[in-house]
Amino acid sequence: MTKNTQVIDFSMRKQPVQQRSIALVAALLDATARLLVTIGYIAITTNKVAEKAGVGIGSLYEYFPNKESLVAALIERNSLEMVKKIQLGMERALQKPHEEALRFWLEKMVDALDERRDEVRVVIFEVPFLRQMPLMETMPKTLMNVAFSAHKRANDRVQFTYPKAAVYHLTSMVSAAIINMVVHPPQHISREILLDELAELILRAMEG
Amino acid sequence: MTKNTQVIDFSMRKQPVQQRSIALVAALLDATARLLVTIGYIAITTNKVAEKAGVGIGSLYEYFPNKESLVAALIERNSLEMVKKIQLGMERALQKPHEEALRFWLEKMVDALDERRDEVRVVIFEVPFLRQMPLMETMPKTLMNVAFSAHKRANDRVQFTYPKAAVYHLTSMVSAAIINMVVHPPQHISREILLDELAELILRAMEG
DNA sequence: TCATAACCCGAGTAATTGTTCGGATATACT
DNA sequence: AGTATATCCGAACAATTACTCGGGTTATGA
Repeated sequence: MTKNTQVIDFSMRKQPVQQRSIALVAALLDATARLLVTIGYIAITTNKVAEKAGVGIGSLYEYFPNKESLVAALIERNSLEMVKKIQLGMERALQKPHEEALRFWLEKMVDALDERRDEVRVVIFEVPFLRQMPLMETMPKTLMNVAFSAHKRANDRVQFTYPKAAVYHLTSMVSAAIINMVVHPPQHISREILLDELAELILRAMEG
Repeated sequence: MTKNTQVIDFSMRKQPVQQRSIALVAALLDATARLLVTIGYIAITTNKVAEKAGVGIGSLYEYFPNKESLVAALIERNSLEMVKKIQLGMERALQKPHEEALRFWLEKMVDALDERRDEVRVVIFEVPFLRQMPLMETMPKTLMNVAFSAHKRANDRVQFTYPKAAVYHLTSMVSAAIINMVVHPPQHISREILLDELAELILRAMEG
């Protein structure tokens, strides 16, 4: 019996401490990002990344044990950036009156993803080990919590028959709608209309 | 400049005509399915598939030019099966009174996916060329049409501010919710409750 | 029945790719 | 200045994998 789920080593071999090595690692991640969007995940090799980054292949292996850890480090770096922006957007949204808050937050999320449109698309659709990254556990939970707090805030207006199930579904549906807007935008509908309609749909679903 | 998107040859080399060759191809696809769920897409090799299927590697290459075409053929075969079931469920749902129809159809879709739970999960999350398959163009359009007809049917009740945008979002959200239920089921919520709540959410979104 | 076509096969080849290792260079520290 | 530590490097090795090719077997149908 072959191993059911191969465990992948995502951790870096060592952390860069001097400026030059920090720059080198950053160059590697940047090269990885550029290659991801130009040739796709499958075609990426450690040698190509090193070449594109202008560093020796040996240097790459000083810090990363394999191709997966390289891509994983990139995903982690950029995802954290996006999560921060989304959380910031959430805080600003909560300042606003209830009618505008959701629409505002949706827009901020779309913006955050749109900045790295191509990268997001490749990562979501082509990286085979995405599910196995710790990030994929924590990020939905963060979203869940956000949804929960929004739900509590609107508690007087919102009444679900099964609140836990409602939050579960809303989380996945909102994430999907936003990601879909970014990676598969429709031809003849403007961004504003899409955001307006999405906010309306969600508000209706929540407030009946 | 390297090729931006490598074109993959999904087509079979030739069609099997005799019974034995038909069985051989079926055996290859079955082996592919079993390997997909046990060792994952990355670890699959043509040699392993041939071995698992109990056929010579040469025979595999009589019909499939590469690993991708093998997986693609499997996806096509099983997706078409599922689409048929979903369409049948749709027809049966349309016989029912409006209040039950949606919930019924959702259940049939979940059933169809649940039969191949593990396979669906691996295909969606690990197959890097899924986006490039023609199927991924046609299937959402089929769903879109279904959503459109349902929308028309309920036209007197349903009024969206931007109907096209609404259909666009609802399509992606419903697909995502269903797939999520199958591949990431929550721990402490029953299937029935999940289906009830999902139907309610969608009905609310549609009927305000 | 015999000729033709369809089918099956797996050892071997070619190419790709991951990864190491020893040695050279740069920085930090005392 | 001198020592230790961090960094950088790429030719070369190891392993994997896709894929071919020539030859044998089975079905078809005239």
